[in-house]
Amino acid sequence: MPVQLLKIVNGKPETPLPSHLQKEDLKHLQEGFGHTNKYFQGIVILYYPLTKLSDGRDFFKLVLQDMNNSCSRTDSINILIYGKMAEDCARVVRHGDTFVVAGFKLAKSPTVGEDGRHGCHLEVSEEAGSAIYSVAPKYAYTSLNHLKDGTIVNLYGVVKFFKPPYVSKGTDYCSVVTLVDPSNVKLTCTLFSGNLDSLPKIYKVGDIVRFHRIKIREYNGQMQGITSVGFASLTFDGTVGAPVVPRTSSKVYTFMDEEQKTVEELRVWAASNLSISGPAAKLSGVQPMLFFDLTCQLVGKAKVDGSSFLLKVWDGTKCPYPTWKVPVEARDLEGEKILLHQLRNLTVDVLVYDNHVQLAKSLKIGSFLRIYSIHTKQASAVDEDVSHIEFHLHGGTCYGRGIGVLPESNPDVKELKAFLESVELADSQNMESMSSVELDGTFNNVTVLTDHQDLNNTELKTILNSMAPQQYRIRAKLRTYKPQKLYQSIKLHCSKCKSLQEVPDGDGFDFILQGSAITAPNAELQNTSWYDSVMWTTQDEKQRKIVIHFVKHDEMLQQPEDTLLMIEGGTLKEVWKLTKIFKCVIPVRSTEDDLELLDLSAPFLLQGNIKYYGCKQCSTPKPIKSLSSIAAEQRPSWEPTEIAQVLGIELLQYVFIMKFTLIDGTGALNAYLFDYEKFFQIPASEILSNNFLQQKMQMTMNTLCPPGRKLDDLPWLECFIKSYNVRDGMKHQVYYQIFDTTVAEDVV
DNA sequence: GATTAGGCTTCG
Repeated sequence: MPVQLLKIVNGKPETPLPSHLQKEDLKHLQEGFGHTNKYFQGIVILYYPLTKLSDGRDFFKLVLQDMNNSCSRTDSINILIYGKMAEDCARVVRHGDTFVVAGFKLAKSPTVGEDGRHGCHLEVSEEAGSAIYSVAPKYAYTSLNHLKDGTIVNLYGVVKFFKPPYVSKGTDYCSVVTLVDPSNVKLTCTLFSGNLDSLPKIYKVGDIVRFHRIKIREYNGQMQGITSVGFASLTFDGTVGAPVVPRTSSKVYTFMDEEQKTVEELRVWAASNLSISGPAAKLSGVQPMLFFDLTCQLVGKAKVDGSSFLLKVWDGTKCPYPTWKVPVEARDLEGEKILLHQLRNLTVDVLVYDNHVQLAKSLKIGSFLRIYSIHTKQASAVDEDVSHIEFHLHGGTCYGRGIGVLPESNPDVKELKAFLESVELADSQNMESMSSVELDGTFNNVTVLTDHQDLNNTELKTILNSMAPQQYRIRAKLRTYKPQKLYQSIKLHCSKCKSLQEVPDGDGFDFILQGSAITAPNAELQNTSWYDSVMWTTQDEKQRKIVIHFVKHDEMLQQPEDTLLMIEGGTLKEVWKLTKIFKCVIPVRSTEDDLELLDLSAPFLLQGNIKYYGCKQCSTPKPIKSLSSIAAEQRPSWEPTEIAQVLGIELLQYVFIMKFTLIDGTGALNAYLFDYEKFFQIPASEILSNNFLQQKMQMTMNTLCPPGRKLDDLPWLECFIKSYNVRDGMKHQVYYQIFDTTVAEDVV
């Protein structure tokens, strides 16, 4: 009989022990007494590794302590377990468990002189008709709003976010899991384990987990969960009505009606309180420039180079765009050659990078995967007329980017398997032509709406042969555009000196912040008539001093969402976090007389996701106290333009700069797009920090210039262009610019 | 029981 699990409710086992058994105290365990119908119950205080005896039988020794009077060593007794029972016991035993031992043989302990324990030991084995019960402890679960720093707790939660286990920079796998529960409090847990199996098997947002023995710590002002010794987890599908079957690596766990009820309640709560995304994207539904989770089967894999690795996968559907094929040496490609060939029109190449390579290498051909936050990117090779779609799993683990292996028992895998089996391989050969027919039917009559409907269309040939400047309405096709990487189209423009510059990256800002943190805050510049200041020192070895100055209005602090604050000594992350809470953040440093702005390579102001920059050439920064004039206004709106003005900053504007190559059969010309917001109806300032808007912009471009389309099949579009002269010394050239044009709503 | 990471997309 294997080790059985008993649950004690109100001091009595829920499933009773056999009725003939009676509890025996330690002091009554003596040679010469009959113990046939007696059991002994104690707490596991020590156990030894499972060993084999000379006769080949397994042997396991553990020490139980009498719970009633547990202070001296003589209150503990050695339990010797033989045969299969030894193995069973070794597998489930944990320090602190309560064990019940029945049907034992009592014998004189030969080690009493060394260990000072009870004079006898108990011998048990299956053959002797013994039984061992592990008494399930009564677990208490803490709701997420009652977590306290430094405690070790048990809890339930619904997965709101997760990173599938990945190889950490240390020795373990790491998985980050954010939970919520009906208290509406979030808890982000960082889970480590050297054993992939002992991390929770979470497959999607909405899954429900039960964590045992998770340590709670405070980190950055928030509670954080972290694995502690004995951490164990159960994971459940979060779908209401689905069978309540725990996914776990634990050999033994408590799971009874009470727990089942908790899971079902959490499912119901999550169904109406948590947004769980709809059905997962299929290859047939991909759009360029999207991040999505792909559930698929691995058909082939190959090494590419040190930092990237190729996975060939399919999900039975056909991607509507031409997809890229990553060139690899045939001998490096692992997988069934025949299948790879048969599925060549249905598989897509996914290139995984950096930290994902190690995991990707270990994947087994044929296994079912969920690739999280895979990126579809539109690109065109130099020698290609039409662009194609690339699938990337970029480095890093942001947004849960990673690879998870799904078991065959997973409902999504079952569904996928059934679908894959139904795909007639022969059909896929015909599908190529089919999808292009479908495409042609769907969007061929794209137009771009223009403001001046009174103008007639002019042929491009006529425009090219005319003097500048003039304005035209044209009907043309977008042959190609630059930059193809749309994020590169965003620049900063100074309306005063007309200069254009690249948007600085975060690293530069970080560097400037680090540099400014060296300047010690000047105590005299704290707590003035128009702002309140708070200063503290970080706990780490750097002992960094951070000061936040909250600007007041009418001598009162405002609501966070209306508040402008200035920060000294903050890191990039801290600044970023503050922008989530407060309306405006201005990084500053102390001088002798006033606070001052940092180098203008850094944003002088952050509002929400937007970083505002000043022109280095045209700005003459004024002392920070100039801001007090805005603070004194009736209702300070904290407009970036106004803040820039009082601080003597020439505000740089975010613009889209693109080059459109237009054709209409009579000629071709390049027209520039210089636009703040009108063309795409997306503010250029927001595009870099808003992935949704980036996708929207990419989709607009895909409609205007569909990837993978031949010249004849490109849609017509109408827009306004104006010609203008540019003279550079002796050189004279005519340029064209798109103006007063907005992409029609129904196009986007 | 030290470390890992400590969610908030790459840009190949």
